[in-house]
Amino acid sequence: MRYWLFKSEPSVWGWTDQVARGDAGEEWDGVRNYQARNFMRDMTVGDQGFFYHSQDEKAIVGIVEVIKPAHPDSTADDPRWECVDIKAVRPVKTPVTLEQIKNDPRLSEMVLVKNSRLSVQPVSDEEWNILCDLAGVTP
DNA sequence: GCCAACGTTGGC
DNA sequence: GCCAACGTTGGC
Repeated sequence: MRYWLFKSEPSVWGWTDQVARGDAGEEWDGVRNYQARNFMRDMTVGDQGFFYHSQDEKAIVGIVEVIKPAHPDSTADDPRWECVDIKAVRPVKTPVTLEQIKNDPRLSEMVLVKNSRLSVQPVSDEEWNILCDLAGVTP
């Protein structure tokens, strides 16, 4: 099982939207970046990820699970774009802010810090555990 | 609202 | 295959 981080602008698709879909989940569509797409191709059902709000909030707000492997993005005209489906698992107890992450030397290698523009990214087991701890949830 | 960083496109 | 131009993203 691997861990990931999904970034979204809350004004477009936020945690509350994700929760509203319940166990049916939703396509993580709209990704038009090869790196992000390739990470989604690497995902398997049952993988977990953080749900991150960009823009004003800049914080990890929830935990999601991959419920469908990569398939063509229904919103793309071009079949090369694929996406997975994810569902909300639970909210975090305490959102972990980008500032916190940047200030934590243990998290300095995170893609979120190194390549802030990548919208789907891997999270190492170690980082997952640290972040779960900061978020007040059990991994 | 600005700008830096990055990815993509297209001309050569 | 290189690189300049351009568009987009996201943090500040």
